[in-house]
Amino acid sequence: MDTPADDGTPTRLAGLPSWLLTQTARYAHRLVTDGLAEIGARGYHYRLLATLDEYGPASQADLGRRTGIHFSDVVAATNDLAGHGFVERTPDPTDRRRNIVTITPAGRHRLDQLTQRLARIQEELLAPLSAPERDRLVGLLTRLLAHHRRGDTTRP
Amino acid sequence: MDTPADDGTPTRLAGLPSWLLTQTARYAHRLVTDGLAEIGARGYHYRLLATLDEYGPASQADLGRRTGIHFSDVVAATNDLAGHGFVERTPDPTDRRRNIVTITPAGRHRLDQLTQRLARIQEELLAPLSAPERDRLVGLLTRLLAHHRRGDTTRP
DNA sequence: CGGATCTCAGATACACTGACATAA
DNA sequence: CTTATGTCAGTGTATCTGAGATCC
Repeated sequence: MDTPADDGTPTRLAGLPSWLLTQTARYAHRLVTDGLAEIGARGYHYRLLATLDEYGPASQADLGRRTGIHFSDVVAATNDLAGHGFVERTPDPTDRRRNIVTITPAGRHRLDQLTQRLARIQEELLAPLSAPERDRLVGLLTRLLAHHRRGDTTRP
Repeated sequence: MDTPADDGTPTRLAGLPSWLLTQTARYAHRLVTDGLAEIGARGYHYRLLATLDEYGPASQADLGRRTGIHFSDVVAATNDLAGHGFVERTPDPTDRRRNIVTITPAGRHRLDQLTQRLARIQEELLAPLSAPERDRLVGLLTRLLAHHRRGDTTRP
């Protein structure tokens, strides 16, 4: 272990923004999934619960659009959350194709739990950066994301 | 499509660095895999060829360490590259466990092709950012990555 | 009819795990 | 005996594709 003096990353890779992004995202993803797995949760759960908390009950298609989660995966994640009593799925009386997904009190409690855990994870992720640097990073990523979100026809 | 006025991202997510990182990485990853797939290549191929070009012939274990690719996957990717004649695998006379992997002239040509394609992809990825902003982003990500690389015992 | 919604079954890329034989 | 290497088979996850059923 410890791979000492392993700065053997090829310079062609080290300066490549797409490489830097995917590699840092890999660590971010690992921190998040590990941290959430300890309490039996997934990233999908937080995304869905946070959306339901902020916007109120929604159809699964709406949830997919807001969270960026694919239709198919909203189905499975909602099954999971409903199985734990964190959300309820009821048919929409005005449109019988739709399910209206609603967050329950237990779901709100769960959301608080996830929010706290995620706050600690952000701290770990951004440890080497100062507060203004963190803001700058968030600002740059936000602009990148906004740019690519537009004209993304593949989002459900 | 066009998902008009779809700023329906929950604020809890929109400001979360781990979310911003993984989402932008998702677009970066898509641009890269799509761009490389058009010419029948993968991200692994570029990582391996670039490493071989910069550091010269290496064992598969070394390649795994430098590129961050898992041992098992180095095997498969090397098979792939060798099948196309981009690298050659020869036994190490001084250590008969090892294969020495060497890039071929065809491999160098392939690497140039991939480098060009990736340059165009970076342009697309970073389109909304000015040159100094790109530098700032690269700097911040580099520091994040260096921090998490240390003490990462899971790397092969 | 076109178009939206939900569901399931499967594919893909990437990362990882475990096991094994071989050889240092 | 312990460690490093290469190989293979298989797991897991986030994402996406395609199909079908239902309903507006």
